[in-house]
Amino acid sequence: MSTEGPILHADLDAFYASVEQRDDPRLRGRPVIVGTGVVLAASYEAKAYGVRTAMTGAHARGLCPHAAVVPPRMAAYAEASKAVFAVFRQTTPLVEGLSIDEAFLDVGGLHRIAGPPSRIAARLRAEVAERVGLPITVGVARTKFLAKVASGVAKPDGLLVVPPDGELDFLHPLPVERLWGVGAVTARRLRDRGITTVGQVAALQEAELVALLGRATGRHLHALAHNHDPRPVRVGRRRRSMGAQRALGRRPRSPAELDAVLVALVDRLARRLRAARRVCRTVTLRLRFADFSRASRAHTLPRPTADTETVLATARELLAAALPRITAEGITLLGVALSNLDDEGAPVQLTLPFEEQRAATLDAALDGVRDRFGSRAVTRAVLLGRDDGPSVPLLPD
DNA sequence: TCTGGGGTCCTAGGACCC
DNA sequence: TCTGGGGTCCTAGGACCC
Repeated sequence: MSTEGPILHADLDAFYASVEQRDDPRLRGRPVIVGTGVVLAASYEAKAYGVRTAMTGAHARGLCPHAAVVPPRMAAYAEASKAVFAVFRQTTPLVEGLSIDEAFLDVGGLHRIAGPPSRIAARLRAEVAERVGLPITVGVARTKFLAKVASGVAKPDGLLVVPPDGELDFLHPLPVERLWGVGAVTARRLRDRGITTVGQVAALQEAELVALLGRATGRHLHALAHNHDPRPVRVGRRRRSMGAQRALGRRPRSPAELDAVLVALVDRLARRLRAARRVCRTVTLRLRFADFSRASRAHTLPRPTADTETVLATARELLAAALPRITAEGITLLGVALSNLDDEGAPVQLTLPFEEQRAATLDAALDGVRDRFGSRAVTRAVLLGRDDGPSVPLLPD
């Protein structure tokens, strides 16, 4: 099947808030804020008052005092997401999910069966509305990047097709913030140089952008501004990490309190890991201090695990090592992330009994010596090892 | 009004290997 | 006598996304 596009980017509008409005008719047409402490989602009626995701609840209520504030219902959102993705996969098997509420669909090769991409997109929107009862915006273009930009421009409850012969006319007048991967830092750096539109970015040399923004971002932006985005839709991407964290406020925390938080986080995470039938090798402790600066401390285990006690012991060691800094700087957030994930049943690396492993490692070490210094050196090295013990450790602890 | 919780990818330096 | 260079893994930090 083709991966040449066209590509649809389908993005549910104000997802959590729309689910709440769907399930409670009294909320329809009204400003709705999901989340009490902090805004997880705001309906478009609330956004009109300046309410934004990630604002504190207090700030949001100040902007929009008559908004309905509802606690999140994650199970309902997960179910709605599942139903929407079923519609996606009925449209085409080439679906790349980006998050709970958006995905790329490669509809290349469907033209003869399903009509032009604009019709496929219109039907997708109608089916999501009919079957799941939620508004969704779809951007259509030759590439993933352009489709994503198009849906952003078309929101809410919209459909926008970027024709192949009108790509740069569409792209160049847009503000740089519309580009995928341009956040606050990059936008400010560009604006400081008087660059506000994609067209102005396109006028710069790649080397200039790299000098201004770093290699990855500079190259990325140069490619996007010139509309070079060869990335295919990737089906079946696996999760690469799994994390849990908890904000702690500003008051001081005793080591015992922190340990209790850590235990709860690890317990929850390890359960999730096992439920997903995955194992991890790296445990990362995430810290945020009173000044909201951040730090992380990681340890990689020799063997993969999904065992709560193993993860907890590792996390505890990392926390203990970080306690001096926590005491000095104060802590406002504690988190744990598990990465280096693999499938539970994945073939485990051959684990030999210690002596065999030692022998195998010794062999490898000696092969290396031979490579570097010739076979005569090996004899001398081994004899040295026998007489005095190895002068450098041949095995990790 | 002090700032959630869940992710992805990139970079850079050091260790280690060949 | 003195010196090389590429590749991978790990850790820490940072930007970005929803």
